[in-house]
Amino acid sequence: MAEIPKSYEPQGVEQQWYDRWVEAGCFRGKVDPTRGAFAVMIPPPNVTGVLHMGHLLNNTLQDIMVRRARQEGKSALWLPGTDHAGIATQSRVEKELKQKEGKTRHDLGREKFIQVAADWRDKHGGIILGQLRKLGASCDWDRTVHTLDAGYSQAVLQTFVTLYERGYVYRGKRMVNWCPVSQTGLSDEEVIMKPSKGSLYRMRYEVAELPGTYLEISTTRPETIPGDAAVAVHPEDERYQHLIGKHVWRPFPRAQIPIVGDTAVEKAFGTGVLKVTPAHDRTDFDIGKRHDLPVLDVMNPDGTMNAAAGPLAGVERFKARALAEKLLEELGALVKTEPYENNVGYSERADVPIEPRLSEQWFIRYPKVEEAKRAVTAGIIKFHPERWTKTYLHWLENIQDWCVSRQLWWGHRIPVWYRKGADRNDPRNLHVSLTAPGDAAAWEQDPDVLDTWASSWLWCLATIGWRKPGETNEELKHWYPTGALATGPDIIFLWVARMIIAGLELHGPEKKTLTDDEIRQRVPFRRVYFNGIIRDKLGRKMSKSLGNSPEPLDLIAKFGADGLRFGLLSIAPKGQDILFDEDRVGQGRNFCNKLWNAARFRQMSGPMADNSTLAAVVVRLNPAQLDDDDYAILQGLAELTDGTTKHLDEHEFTAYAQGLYAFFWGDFCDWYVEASKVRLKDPALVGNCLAVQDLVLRQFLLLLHPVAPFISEELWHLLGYGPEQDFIQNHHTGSGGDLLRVLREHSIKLSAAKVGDVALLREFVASVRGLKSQANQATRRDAVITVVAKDATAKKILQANRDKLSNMAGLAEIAFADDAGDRTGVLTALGTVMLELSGSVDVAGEKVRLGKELAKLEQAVAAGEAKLTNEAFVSKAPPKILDGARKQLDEAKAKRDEIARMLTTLG
RNA sequence: GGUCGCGUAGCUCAGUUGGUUAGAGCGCAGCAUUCACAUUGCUGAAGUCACAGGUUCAAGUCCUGUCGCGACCA
Repeated sequence: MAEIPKSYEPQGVEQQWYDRWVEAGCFRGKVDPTRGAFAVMIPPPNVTGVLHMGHLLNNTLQDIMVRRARQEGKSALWLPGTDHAGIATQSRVEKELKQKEGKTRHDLGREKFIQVAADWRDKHGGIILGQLRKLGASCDWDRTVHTLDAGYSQAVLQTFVTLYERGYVYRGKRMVNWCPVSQTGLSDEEVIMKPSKGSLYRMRYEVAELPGTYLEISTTRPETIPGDAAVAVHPEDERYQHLIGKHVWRPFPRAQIPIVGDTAVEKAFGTGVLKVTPAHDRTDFDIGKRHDLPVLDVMNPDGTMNAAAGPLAGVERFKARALAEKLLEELGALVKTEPYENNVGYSERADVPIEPRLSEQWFIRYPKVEEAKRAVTAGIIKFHPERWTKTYLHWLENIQDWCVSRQLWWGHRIPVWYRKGADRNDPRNLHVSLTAPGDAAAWEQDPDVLDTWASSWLWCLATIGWRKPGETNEELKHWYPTGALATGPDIIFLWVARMIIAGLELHGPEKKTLTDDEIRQRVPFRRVYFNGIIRDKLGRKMSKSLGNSPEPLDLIAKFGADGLRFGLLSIAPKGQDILFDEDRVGQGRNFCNKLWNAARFRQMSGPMADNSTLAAVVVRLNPAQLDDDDYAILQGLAELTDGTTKHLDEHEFTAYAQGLYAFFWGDFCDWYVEASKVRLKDPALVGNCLAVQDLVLRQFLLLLHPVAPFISEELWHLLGYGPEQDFIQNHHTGSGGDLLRVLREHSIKLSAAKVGDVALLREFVASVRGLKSQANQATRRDAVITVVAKDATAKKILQANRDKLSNMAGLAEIAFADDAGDRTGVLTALGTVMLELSGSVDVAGEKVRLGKELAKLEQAVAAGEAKLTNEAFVSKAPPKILDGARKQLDEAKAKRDEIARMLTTLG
């Protein structure tokens, strides 16, 4: 057996075990129908991405779930992978191309550019997967999937074709969110609304039919004036009703445009008159359709104004706004400009305001929306925390068709060909298929690619071999639906909801509607855990530009992977955002070190004995030698075992970590191990005592393993719980009941009473220590106390544990007396304790302390008396509470009297 | 504007069907280093549970309202 070093050094341990696990195939998911299946699909990180703080937490949670499943004997799979991140990757590659060669993608041409991008991905992509290994992620790396892999791509394109055939995919000229930087359309979900400070311009347009009469109009976007096709008022607005049907003069380019009446106009907003720009605003587009207005596009795809913009032509959109203001002023059409704050949509990737823009795009009308709601409302899929179901349902209730075309080259090219020179609105001129039409020369393929989410929404299906509806394979049968999904609530619409819809529509044969049973078979996962967003100490989101994010790999180096994992868990309140504080994460590292040293102490306390199985350890226990502490710690161990199961089952990860921490540090190290030091010096008792320690450590390592895989594996072997070629993941934790049963079979019966006695002893020791500390005797080992025991039982407990108490409190002697006389001391549940002083008492200080305590007790007595003289309470409260209250009052009275006596003694 | 969440010790948070004197970690103060661990141990101080009403024998916990903060949706 190797000797354990003084402090835990994670680096070597982690690397060594990770390599051995991989080598032994510990993470390999094996289809085994005889065992329960549990699969987790990693939320695929962006292939260009690197590990950030959010990944640490999210992947730690997944690892915990998967490692726990392995320990439970399940056939577990954690499948890793990346997505191709269309916009992010393409813009990155384009940028590099520009910098290095001064070229654009158009200089290279589509094919060459895609090759360059793929090379770039192969060289620089997927760094994050390597980084996850450092965290201890137990992914089945052999199964790593990328959304542009051949098989996966086939599934993506097949889905498009299938949904087209089923009538859910259509092409249309619609208003989309246009990003002028990326020069592509975006889905609504990729647009972030931000409050922005701008101006509200109030203008006046002259009514053509009534010279000298003006209409005042408010707008935030005067640069779109050239695109105005009308002005609109509410048809019931008495101020303007009479003008409907007349015209106003548009200032530039000067032209007459009609005044229309439309209920979409908000009477209360601004002047109640709206300028209608059908080509550049969604509402306006709809108004335009209703009134048959022309669509005047005045902007180029790159955000500059086009020739139709008249005097603004060629000017960038925001400069055009300023220019428009100036023109209005010159024309005398500007009434006033006032500061105004409104919500403006920004492109998620490029972080510039998006431009509503009319263009030809492919859309998906979501199938199985009702079933998607049902899946969650009926509890077939459970959200943790549950409150996110509301957000999810709200989105589904207001669901909008999904624009899936992206004007990019990097991604899955839309599998649609158009007959050259033919009318594209006629379906006969479309070829929607995985393969090009036979007479290829007569056709041209749609140049666009699909939204990246239109590939990752198949993640739970296509990663394990799904290729088309109705077809299945062994792995799908075994692992689908997956056990759980862990992700952030920020992608509940982008990803979670869409995955659910994809599963419902695509896993299995075509069906118009689904029963609950069918829903159960088709959903991609059974549980979704939404982890909080990690923010900095001040509550700000972590971002590159703020530079407020620590480097995850540095943190792993500093605290060890286990320490970091444990620390993260203990600060991550469920579903709430997390304020990251390095000092607090340090707790995790400290905890690992504590565990390490407890194991080291065990090793130093006596020779190791047979630890090879639970039964072997239990056999070493001597029931006749077990004392109250042994009973209490074993009872606590059984409770911890059940608590751990409960917390993990309910995704209460913080409670899980805190439970481990409190038991191991508080109950085991601070009390049990300390208290057992007396017995460890007794050759007759040491064997039994070490067997208890071995039992506790063994079970504890099993419980800890999911969150701290490295140190638990290392100690498992160092303490001889398993042979070298075996791994801790192969061992069941069992339940608390299992543990108690094994002990019972060895004639050991635990009881709650013994645990209660230990609690009294602990309080007693703490009180004596406090007494000594107050008298500046904290470090003395030869203190003498006199105890006036509360009753015979209390005296018996104290006498039975004399040696232990002396050792724990640093006492040379415990004397008993029947009466405190005129001396002062401290009250405990077992009696009054007095310290024999060599020095003098700080009378003033004591008076203050006792005075405070007396006040508190008097309050408690008053409250208790009030309660018990209250007829309603006495007649209505349950007996248990009533008894408790009486007992409490008696105790408070006794304490009060004792404290009062001591105070009198002090004079 | 709508929805959801949060407000408990200096800080970050627990507090699970309402029930005995509200807890933890960090921080702070004091003491301790031939003792497995200073990544440690012991002790201590510190709370009108945001505010106001209500229900109840009993409210940090349930209800209503107010204020403050945050997120999402419009």
